[in-house]
Amino acid sequence: MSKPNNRSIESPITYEAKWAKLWREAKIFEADPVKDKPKFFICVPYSYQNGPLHLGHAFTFTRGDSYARFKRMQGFNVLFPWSWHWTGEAVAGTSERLKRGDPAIIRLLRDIDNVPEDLIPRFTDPAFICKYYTAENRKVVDAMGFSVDWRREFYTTDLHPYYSKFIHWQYLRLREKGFVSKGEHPVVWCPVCQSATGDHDRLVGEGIVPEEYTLVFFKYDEFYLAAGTLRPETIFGATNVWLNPDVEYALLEYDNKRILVSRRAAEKLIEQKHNINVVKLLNAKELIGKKCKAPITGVELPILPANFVDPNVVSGVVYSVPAHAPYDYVALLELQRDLSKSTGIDAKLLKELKPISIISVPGYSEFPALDVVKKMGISSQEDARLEDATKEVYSKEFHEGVMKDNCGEYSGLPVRVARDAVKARLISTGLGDIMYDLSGKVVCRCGNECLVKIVKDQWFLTYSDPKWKEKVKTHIMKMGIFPEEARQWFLNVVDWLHDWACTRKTGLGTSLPWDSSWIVETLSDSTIYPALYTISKYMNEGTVKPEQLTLEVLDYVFIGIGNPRVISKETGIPETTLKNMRDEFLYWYPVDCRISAKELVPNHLTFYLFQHVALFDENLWPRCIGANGMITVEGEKMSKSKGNMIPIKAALAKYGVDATRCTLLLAAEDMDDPDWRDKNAQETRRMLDLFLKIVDEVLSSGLEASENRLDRWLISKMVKKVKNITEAMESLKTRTACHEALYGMYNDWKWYVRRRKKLTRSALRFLDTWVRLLAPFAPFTAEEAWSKLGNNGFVSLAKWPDYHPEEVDEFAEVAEDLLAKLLVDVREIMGVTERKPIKVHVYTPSAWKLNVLSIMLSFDLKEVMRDPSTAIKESLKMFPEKRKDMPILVRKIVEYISSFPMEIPKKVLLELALQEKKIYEDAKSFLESEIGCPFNIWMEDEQKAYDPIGKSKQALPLRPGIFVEMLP
RNA sequence: GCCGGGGUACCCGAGCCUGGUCAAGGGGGUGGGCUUAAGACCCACUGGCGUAGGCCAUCCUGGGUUCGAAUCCCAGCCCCGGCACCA
Repeated sequence: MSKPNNRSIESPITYEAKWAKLWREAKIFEADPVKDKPKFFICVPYSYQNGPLHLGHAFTFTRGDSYARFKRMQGFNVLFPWSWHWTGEAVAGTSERLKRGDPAIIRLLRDIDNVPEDLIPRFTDPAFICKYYTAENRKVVDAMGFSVDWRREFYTTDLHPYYSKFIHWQYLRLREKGFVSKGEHPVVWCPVCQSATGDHDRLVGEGIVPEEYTLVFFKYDEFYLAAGTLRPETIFGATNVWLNPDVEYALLEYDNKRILVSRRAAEKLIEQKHNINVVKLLNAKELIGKKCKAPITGVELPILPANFVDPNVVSGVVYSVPAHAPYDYVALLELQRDLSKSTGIDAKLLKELKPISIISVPGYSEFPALDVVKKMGISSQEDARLEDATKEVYSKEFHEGVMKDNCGEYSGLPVRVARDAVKARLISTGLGDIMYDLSGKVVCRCGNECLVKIVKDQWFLTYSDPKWKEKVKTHIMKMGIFPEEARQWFLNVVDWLHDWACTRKTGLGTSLPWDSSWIVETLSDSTIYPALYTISKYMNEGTVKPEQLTLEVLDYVFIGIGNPRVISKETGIPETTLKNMRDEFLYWYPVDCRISAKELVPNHLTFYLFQHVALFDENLWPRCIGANGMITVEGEKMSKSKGNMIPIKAALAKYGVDATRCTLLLAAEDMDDPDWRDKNAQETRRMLDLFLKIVDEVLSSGLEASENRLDRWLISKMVKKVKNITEAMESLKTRTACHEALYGMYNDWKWYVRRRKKLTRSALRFLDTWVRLLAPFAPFTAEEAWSKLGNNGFVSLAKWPDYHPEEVDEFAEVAEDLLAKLLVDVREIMGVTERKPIKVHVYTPSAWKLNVLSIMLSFDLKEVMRDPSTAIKESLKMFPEKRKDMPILVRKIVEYISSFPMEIPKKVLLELALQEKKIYEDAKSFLESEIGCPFNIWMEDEQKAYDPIGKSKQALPLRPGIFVEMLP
């Protein structure tokens, strides 16, 4: 794909820019309240301004815009606003990397994102980055033909004159209502950057989250060995404590006691606990061979050496449960095998160490660790397969294990229950604690290794609040959600959601109103901003100054509390303006539809619901959400690192806007992931060009005055398409809708012109409807066609076609089907015989067969299929002389007739059968030109019928007999 | 692990809820038409067999329900996505 010009948007389709300009000049997408006109407020999530918009954005946006255009044509006053998300830490990260001269980031900006070389130095300012991309992307959005009311545009963060006012109001009100609380939580943390390290900020360790371990304190002398474990219930099976003899340990002052952990663990704990001091460093060798006392059981255990103990994992101290932990079992075996290694250890004691079985698991012996180690043939603690062995035992024991009789008050409990109970007891008696650690190595983008930090004084949105959840769930059950599968997903997310840390220390954003050392986190500042669109034009136009947007003003506009006269006096905003703002908010709200990628279901979209439910009256809660898939390119996930990221601009430059829009829409609907393929885009381009060519051809060809069944066929097919497309759009099935509007209509058109060389006015009517049906998907091409067809104004504002059921003509439709079927049959005969036809004879059935059809249509065809005897008897009453042929005939007819679509009325089928001969006769010249030889149409029992091999007898109603005369 | 979505022909994909209209539609390929030629466009074919419109096979695998199953039920195999402080 060619590199796009960075300065302007260029499309190979010249009329696109023309129409974009005309729309802009006519301001047709600027939406203001119109009394008594139904409104439709649709929006898409604003995009983060850290790069050029790409096809992934374009997919969601195009769905949104097509729906907006559809609703506008249906007569709604449609508001489709736009804005930009600047909140977040990523842009700041880019700036930092640039400041450090990171060559990768320079390459990315210059080569992937096409930032002009001279501007790159200015990217050290995060605000500049956002400003730059906003300007670039606005051009792209405009070029895409999105029908946006730009008067309402804004961006986020306190760099913006009024957005932060809105966020302050929102958070003060949320806090008053008790939806914000203070607490602490563990995060993956980079000690160098002094900030949380999210998945996107990591070089290594994507997906790794803080894991909660239990520290178990073993008393030794005046301090405790703090062993870390995921399985505190195994304390009953402890035989010894492991230390790594080659590792440095640290003695810590900790909660009025002293504990021993690895030196590395001490560094970690400092980020997690208050008042920790390192008293001194210790060599593990000093402790090897000594004894310590286990908590709860009070048993004396030896301290033994083990090199599998990793000082980087949890506390660097491990207690040994050889019966149930493969690592421990193998380490013990090794020690016992090679006593020389264990200098300073009482050999007798070592030999006497035996696994203690404390958990029974179905399918295993009393020592599951031993079973698994034997099965896998592991003999060294360096063996990597110990990981798998551990996983197996862990999982089996957790799900199916039961504590044995030797576990005190926990005996008989399932492992999963005992685990929490033992943990709680350890902590409450001061003989244990919680420590967080990472299950794998995480390296920050800055190159430093991360650890777990407990962030204190963190602010949370209390999404775990059961009452709040309940209200949200009730609303989810009532609102529109497309596709339907997404509804259950939303319900699950609400169930699963817990409190959300809504503040950050770094990056761009809006300060927390009551504590400016925090900023509101990026997902948390973007939940109810659609409300801001309803009044942002007042500020953008200067009617209301940003500083006039006080809490009282916002309370009045959004909640309806306060006296506008008083507020007007206090703020200087004219009272009528205040009232207009309030009215405008109430006019547009609630949001009728929000369209987004499905990745936002478990976060943004759910938060969006929570916050609306918390802040607004029920009648202002969102009415509908549409979730869609995420794009792939030629079957591969799109990403900058893969180098297959396609900016919208590049696609437009190659295929033009409408082809890009339609290719996206045609790629998928519902939550399926669309796949962008160059081949498809080229094909769509061809189709759109062909459409305009068809318009030109129709306009330049003379029209015939007299219309016939074929014209009724065309209109019938057309109105059915109108119905299908309208219904598809109403449930956001944009793929079906676009496909039918483009290819479905085209296929009907092809048959029509194939059948009729001279066009009639119906062709014009068909085109008129076709253009309207295409307008939401390919608006530029539609405008171009619309003006070619001699219309004034814009098809964008034209009326969406109505469904006229009275114009459905089943007779005409099936009549054409009969002709098509006849052609298929004749061709099949030709194909089999592989000879050239010289004449085709078609035989329609004789009258008595039609009578039988008529009798059968008085029965339920399904019944006749199952048991034809009644229908046969009934038919024999009328034609007793056909006793021999009747059973077969009835079966054949019912089989064939029931292959017609169910919705065709029986009356129509009968009428068709009666007129069958005429249908073929009328189409004789068409049939002859298709097959390339003369046709004769006979009736079965016609005297003069030419029927050398008796094919006329095969004639059934709606299925003629055929004899193809061929060259020998 | 938990939750969600899937497996359809050479490729992409519809159909499944509500069983019979059915294996849509598009791409690619093959043949033909149009054309000085190319492209565009139009037509046919594109699982197998067949010298008469037919027969057989097929919708991840294996069972079942039914007159009838891509569709409903059961079991299994495989793939993809989300899982939180990240936009």
